[in-house]
Amino acid sequence: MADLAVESGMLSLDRAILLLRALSSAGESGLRLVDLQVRTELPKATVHRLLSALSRHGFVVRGTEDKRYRIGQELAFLALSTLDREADLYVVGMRSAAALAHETGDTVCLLARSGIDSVCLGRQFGSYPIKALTINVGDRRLLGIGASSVAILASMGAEECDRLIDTNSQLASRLGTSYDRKRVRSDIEEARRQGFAFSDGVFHVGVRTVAVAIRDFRGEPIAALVVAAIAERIPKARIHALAQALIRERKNIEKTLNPAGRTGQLRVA
Amino acid sequence: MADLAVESGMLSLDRAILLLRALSSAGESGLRLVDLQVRTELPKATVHRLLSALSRHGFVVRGTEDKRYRIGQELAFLALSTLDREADLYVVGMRSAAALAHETGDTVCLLARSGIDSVCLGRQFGSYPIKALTINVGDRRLLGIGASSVAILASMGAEECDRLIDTNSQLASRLGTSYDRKRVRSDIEEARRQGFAFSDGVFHVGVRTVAVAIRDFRGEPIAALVVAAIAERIPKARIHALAQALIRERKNIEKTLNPAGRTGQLRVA
DNA sequence: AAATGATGTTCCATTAAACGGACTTTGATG
DNA sequence: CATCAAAGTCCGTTTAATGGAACATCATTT
Repeated sequence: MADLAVESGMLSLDRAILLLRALSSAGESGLRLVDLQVRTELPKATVHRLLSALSRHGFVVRGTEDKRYRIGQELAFLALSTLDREADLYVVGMRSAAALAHETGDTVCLLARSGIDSVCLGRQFGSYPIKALTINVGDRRLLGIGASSVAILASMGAEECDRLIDTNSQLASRLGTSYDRKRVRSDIEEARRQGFAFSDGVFHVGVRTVAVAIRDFRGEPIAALVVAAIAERIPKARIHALAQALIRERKNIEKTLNPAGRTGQLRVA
Repeated sequence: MADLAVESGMLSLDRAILLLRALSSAGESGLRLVDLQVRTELPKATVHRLLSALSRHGFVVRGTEDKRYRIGQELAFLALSTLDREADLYVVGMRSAAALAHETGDTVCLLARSGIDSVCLGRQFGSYPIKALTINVGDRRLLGIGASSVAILASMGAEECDRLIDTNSQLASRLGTSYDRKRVRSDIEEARRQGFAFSDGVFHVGVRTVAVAIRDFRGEPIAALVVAAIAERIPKARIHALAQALIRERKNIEKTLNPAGRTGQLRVA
């Protein structure tokens, strides 16, 4: 995680953002000072100082009873205006997600890449009565875990992909969570061959998902669309059809997002 | 605006946030470097340096054609998880807004206080076919302009209220927009007397609004609910009824938001 | 096209401000 | 109430942000 902070200047800001990222991953449950220390590998005093500053502005709040730190509402207040921007990923992607949910009858999520992980931007449910709820809006997953983030890794440059796998497996081991590099790498291989990612029971046994990455005009992955359902709903025979539908919507989104003309050669899925 | 930056340490972070606030107020249209210079009263080089750092993290982006700075999507990604938190202002407040929209047939907005201005968190439309669209989700207004922000000012401590009016009128004059201190003060007086705020044609002629502030357990205003409709829909006779409905919902929200027991004495509206 | 003015970017010596190791306080637990 | 872990504070050191000024770029005018 430390190596996420990049080139030149404004170190304190980089660190503040590092903290915000960590807090965001933790979501509702929040984190203690020590937890942030471990995650960011920053000295205690520094973490504390930064958190105080962030609190002053409402970017971070402390629970009234459990004194854990969480992301504060001010962040959302500043960001609200961007969520509505027509022509932005959120609006365009959610339209596709809705179409897919309607068409397939299953749960469809839109994820965005954000640093070393992916965030769930939104969900749409289809008509099938048993819904697969693998992820909530705002939840973050280290890239590499789950079909959508495998799809994202699979369509980025090899160097960056490797770097991320390294960073994330280190972070995971620091946190005591599992992150099997071999497994991740083979999943990525598979996704590259197929043109889409497939997973079976990664988060919850009995849940299968199919995902494709969405790329910007340079071919770099910025997001993913994923369909999720109970295993019985996604037999071998259906995978291909789902992937086709996803790829179709991916095309729609990329066309809308990338101003005409700039559609540079896209890296092969 | 300069005097918004407060006590002790982490100056660069304070400044970065100052920039984010300014950019957020500008919304879709974005701002140029100079504009930010004027708004924040920071030296050019500093603004530039901070913007570069913020861009690196996706907190700020520059338009591809017009090279204006805007809030980036990363901010929203980090904040997403907070918008869904049951028991947070957004969720609770929007429920009330929906109820009011249904009941009154008019447009109802939920605003939150954020520093020197108020942000529109969300809107709900009633059934009446002519909708008053005075504000969009994410839009910011300097406190003092419009019924909702008058309601907020009216229910805060006199010292803070005065400070804000000063800050905001200075900022407004720096930007060449209008901010009539006398008018604001008399609106506030009126709101204090009545227990709610009323405005007629402030943003758009022919639109009237009624608003109440929502307070935290200490009695400090943190948000506002406002009903808006064309003037004909809100004759003198109806104002009181609307205010009553708003006050009822305010009570609901405050009860839900403030953990039982801590309901300290609320300042009089 | 050259000139003008305004905006954006880079440099670098100065100095304030962030840093973090060590110490103190708080509070939970047996 | 003794113990330990987590949270918070202090303060001398040094690094990293600062901002004035020089430079570059872009748009507009004559």
